[in-house]
Formats: sequence, C-alpha cells, structure tokens
Amino acid sequence: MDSKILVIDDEKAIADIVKFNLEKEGYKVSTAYDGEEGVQAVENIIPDLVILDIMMPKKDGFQVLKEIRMKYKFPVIMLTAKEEEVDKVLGLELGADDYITKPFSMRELIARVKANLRRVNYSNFSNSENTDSIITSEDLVIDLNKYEVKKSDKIIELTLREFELLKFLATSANQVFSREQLLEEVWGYEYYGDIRTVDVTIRRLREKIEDGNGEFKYIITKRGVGYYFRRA
Amino acid sequence: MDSKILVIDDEKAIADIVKFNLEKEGYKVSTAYDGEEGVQAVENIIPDLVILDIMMPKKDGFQVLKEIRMKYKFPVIMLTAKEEEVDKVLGLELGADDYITKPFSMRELIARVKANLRRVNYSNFSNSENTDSIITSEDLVIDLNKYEVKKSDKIIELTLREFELLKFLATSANQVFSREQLLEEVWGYEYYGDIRTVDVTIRRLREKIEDGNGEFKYIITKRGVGYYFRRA
DNA sequence: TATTGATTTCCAATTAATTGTAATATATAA
DNA sequence: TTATATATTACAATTAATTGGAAATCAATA
Repeated sequence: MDSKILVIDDEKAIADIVKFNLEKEGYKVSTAYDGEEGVQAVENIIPDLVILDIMMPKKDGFQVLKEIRMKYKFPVIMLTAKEEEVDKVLGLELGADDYITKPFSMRELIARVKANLRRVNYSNFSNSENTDSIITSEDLVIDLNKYEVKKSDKIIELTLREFELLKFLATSANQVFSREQLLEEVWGYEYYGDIRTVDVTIRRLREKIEDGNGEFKYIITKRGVGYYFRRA
Repeated sequence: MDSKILVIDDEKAIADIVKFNLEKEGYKVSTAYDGEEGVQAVENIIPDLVILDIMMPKKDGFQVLKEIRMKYKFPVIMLTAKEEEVDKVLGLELGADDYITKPFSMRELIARVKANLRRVNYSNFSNSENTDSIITSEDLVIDLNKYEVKKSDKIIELTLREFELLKFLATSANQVFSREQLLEEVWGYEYYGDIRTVDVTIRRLREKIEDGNGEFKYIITKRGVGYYFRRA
C-alpha cells in the first residue's frame, strides 16, 4: 500500500490538482513538468504508477513512455487531449495500460488509478493459482488454492498469516529457516517488526494443526537456528 | 500456468504491443503476421489461447478460425475494428469465444484473456455437472437459465447483480475469489468502481438467501482473501 | 419526457477478527 | 545452576468486514 505515483504534465495547474487529489486518497505523489524531467523522476522515484500527458514540449508522452518501457513495467495511464490520439495510444504505441481523455473528472482519474494498481497486485498472486496446489503430509492436507487446511478431513480455520507461514514452510519441507528469513518471506521485505512475532505465529499455528499432546510433529524447532516443516 | 498464447494480426505494431503486455503478465506469447502464417503457427505451437484479428490479407480471421476449429477447441478471442463485424462474429457461430473491438485497453485485453483461460481450466477440471443449468446446495436451488433461485421451494427475488454474483460463485463452488476477480467477472472488464461494492452486494445476497441467524452457510468470507460459495 | 420506484453504488461508522508486542514462564545446554 | 533460547499468555494496536443510509443511476409507466 501507500503506492508512489508520478504525474508528468507540462500544465502545472493540472499536474498540481491531480497531485492534490491523489494525495487526498493517501498516495505518495510526485510531479514533473516536462518529458525530460519526467524520465529522470522515474529513475529517482521508481513509482508504482505513472500518469503521463501526451502533449508536452521537449519530449512528448509517447517518447517518454518508450523510454520508461525499456526498463519498467509499472502501469502508465496516458492523458490525451484529443480523441484522435486515442487510437495512437491504444494501437500503435508502446504499451500504455490505460488512458483518459481530457477533460476528465477527478473521480474517474482516481478510479482508474485504483483499478490499474489493483490489477498489478492481483496478477501477482492470482498467477500462482494454477501451480500444483495441494500439499499433503501425514493427516494434513494443505490446499493452496482454497486457502484451506484439513487435518484428518476436518477443516482447520487458519488466519491468513498462519496459512502463509505454513504454506511457506510446507513448500520447502525439511528445510530449516531462520526467523529473519521467515519474516522476509512471509511478512515481506518491508517488514520492520519484532522477531518474536514469528514465534507467536508459530505457536498459534501449532495450536491449530498439532495434536496437542506436547509433541510437535509438523513444525519443528531447530534450537538456535529456526523452524522447519517436517515431512517423511 | 504459463499458458501459451498466439497473437495473429497483420498490423505488426499491434501484435507486438499485445505480445509485450501479455508477456508482462507471465504468458508465453508468439506472434504471426497474417492468416496463413497464423494457421501454421497454431500447428507448431498448439497454444492455449489465440487472439485473432479479423481484417487480414490473404486469409481473414473468419477463415483462420474455421480452420482452427476443425481441429482445436482452445479459446479464440477475435479482434474487430468495426462495430458491424461484431454481429458477424456472434452471428456466424464459428465458435469464437469472445471478441474485443478496437481500440481496446490492455487492461481489457488482459482481463479477457484471463477470464477465457480460467473458463477452460474449470471445465477441464470439474465434474460433468458443469453444463448443468441447475445448481443445488442444501435447500437452495439455482436455475441458471430461468434466472431463478428457490430456497426450500420458495422463490427468492434477486436483482440481476445479485443473481450474477451468486451464479458466478456457485458455478465455481468452494473456490475462493478475490474482490478484484469478482469485479472483473461479475461487474465487467471496464468497471472502475469501488471495491467495497462487492461487499455490499454480498451482503444483500446473504440477506436474501441465508438463514438470518448470524451464521452464513452459503457465501463464506475468507478473510484477507475474498469470498466463496460453499457446497458440500 | 417527466415521475416514480427500484436498483446500484458510494461512503464511512461500527463491529469483528487478526496480528504484534511485551511480559512471564518454561525448557535446554553448557 | 546459570545463561540463553523458546513457548506461552494477555492485552493493545491494527486491519478487515459488515452494515446502514445517502446519493446516483437506471427502468418502467404515465
């Protein structure tokens, strides 16, 4: 979340009002007032999405897009003043993800920004949808598509975090991971929290999937190192 | 995963940009620049889905489609430049699975590609009940043709949206869908609305089909992920 | 084409569930 | 036994889902 957006438009008034409105929505917004500046800004900021005007002095939007696309894949929404340009945007040029014709309402702009950011996120994880998706071990069945775990055919309710932790450990069964690794892989690179969080989540997971006889048979502690999922 | 897609379009610029964008989504994409080349490419590659332009020299899209359909069943999405062609695509019953009119946004194209691939996956996967137009679960009866839902033999009045949402969820019972997926599938590719709309529609649907005892037995929330229709 | 009613959407307040933190207890190995 | 690592617990903070109501849109009918 808190996506970074770059607005490239030579009409300062427009760039600024767009910035204002997107910031109101909670995005981090930068602006650039011509094409060259825009290309530079992309390099510095590495935004999650760019809003790019076509008609600009020095370097026009198409050129900027071309340069962006040589290196980056984030969505780019083009702003076009004339209907004729639409065909160009969609058909001939280099991979704009979406476009809006001026004049546009802020409501529409924001909706499109959201939709395009959403698409990125969604394709990231829904692509794993079809990979082999069921892991079994003893009486545990982990269904990665359905986000569901069964123990001797009884459904176990795991929270998302618990599920993702189990999923990560189980897909690399018998391999020990340090808490740091788990934080990075399951919680994400940006995560800054306490390392003991892992212990607690492991604990909650065990409570749900282990037999509760004091022995753990799935998630094993490797003292001084970390945890692993045991699979015969 | 990693589906193979073949793009057949005589306008190289378009074929290439489509290729670029689909590759960004993780597909393996090949291109062919006229109809004959296209037919050959199909034979060589055996793609999982074809995107096929109608207006082409040598062999037009209709002809290509006919030849493809003599041997293969994978989905074909037709590209049409003019509205008039749409009728033809639909009317001729040649077996196009979907069509998009130019100009189109990449967002739309990708959404349709995904939707068509997903459809195929389901019908391969799931049991032959798939073609059934009546779905039953506990005391619910959903008649897909008649747009009618009964609960213990009493007709329940659903609005169109509610019905389509229920229909989509119920035809892929026990599979979790994110709100993004539901927006795309039920509301349509070009929908730019608020994501919470899904929640609200789910709620109205529940109000009508669930028992009203605080427990939901049909439409289940998978926290942090989305919703699914539960069927024993 | 107005008018009215139904549907749909948007928004945000409320409620519910999850997750993180910190403090304490327990186990383990030197 | 002591020092260190891990497990457990309770509570606070955070995040997500549900809900109600207002506003906008759509559709039917006068």
